[in-house]
Amino acid sequence: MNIGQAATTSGVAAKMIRYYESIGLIQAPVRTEAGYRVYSSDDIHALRFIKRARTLGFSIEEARELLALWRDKSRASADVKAFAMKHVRDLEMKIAELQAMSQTLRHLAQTCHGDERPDCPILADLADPAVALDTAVKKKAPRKERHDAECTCDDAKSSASVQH
Amino acid sequence: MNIGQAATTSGVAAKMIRYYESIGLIQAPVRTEAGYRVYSSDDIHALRFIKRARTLGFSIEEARELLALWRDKSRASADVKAFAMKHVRDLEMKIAELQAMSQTLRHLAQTCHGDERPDCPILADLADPAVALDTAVKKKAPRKERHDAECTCDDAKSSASVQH
DNA sequence: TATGCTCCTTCCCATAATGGTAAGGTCAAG
DNA sequence: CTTGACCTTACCATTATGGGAAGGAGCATA
Repeated sequence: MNIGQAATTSGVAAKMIRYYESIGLIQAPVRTEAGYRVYSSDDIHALRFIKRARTLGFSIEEARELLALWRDKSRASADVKAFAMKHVRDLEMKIAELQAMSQTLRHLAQTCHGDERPDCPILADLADPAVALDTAVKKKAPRKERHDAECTCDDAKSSASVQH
Repeated sequence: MNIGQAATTSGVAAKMIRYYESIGLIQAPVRTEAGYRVYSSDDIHALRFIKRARTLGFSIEEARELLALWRDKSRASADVKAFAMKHVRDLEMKIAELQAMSQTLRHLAQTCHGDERPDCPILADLADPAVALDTAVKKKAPRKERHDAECTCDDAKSSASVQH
């Protein structure tokens, strides 16, 4: 099976298959006399495994560890589970960060007229979060029931650290 | 104000300040005779603006557009709001992707013994999602009430596209 | 004044994972 | 034998940030 076929049947781009080989994630396959890579069904299986791991948000290095666990027939399922749950916690931390951003922005957008006037609490927040928040709180003061949202907004500001 | 001071008071690393200058995100500041960059309080303000935008998950190019809107005193707040809401939708799409991953993995981990035995549905799913899901469904068949979770799991498989 | 410490400068390299492109070789069918 | 689809390697780009080297500048103290 040529690399193009392997790519189609595994769902991993040919470019990526070569890359995975170059970093030692998969073994170099046998070659034809002309130098064409030839993949076995075991190779395809490994590629599908990697593809699925990537789809579940594992990094390539994590996929490497999962492959090692997969091949180690004597691994304890506890090790795999711990590895997976560590990843779940990573995912949930990222989710929480994104939710904080989203909520802060939604809140700011709510207080924005969204008409032809230039005055905009979103830009005001970017220019000076403390002042903008004060303004928003004052505007919303008559209605107390959304106070929770404002607290969420505060939390979002003290968290941060994104897109590293 | 030297770049070190500017970094400290704006929260943007000196390295990043130089980088932002190099890509034209901020204007090149005046220099001392010795070539040291000297920043004004307006510069610091812009840096804080960028920092805040980044904290809210905007890319550098998006921060550039926000800066332009900020400086355009005649912009309509509707434009800013639309821009912010577009970003909120982006964030929420990413959140949904991560949640699908997290839920699928949590579900798989739930069906994993997590003891010293090697048998592990998590690795089974990675090796062959269809078979692993069948196995999990069979194991859970006696208890019907968690069927929703399995559907979510299915969705996770058809979504994908992560870490670009 | 000489030494030393901290800060500044530019330049280059590295990261993670993928896409693109170019120049050239191969295979199979017409 | 030509053509088109496929393969090969090699290099460059992306996003945002960090690290480090080599050398100059500023300031304080012995």
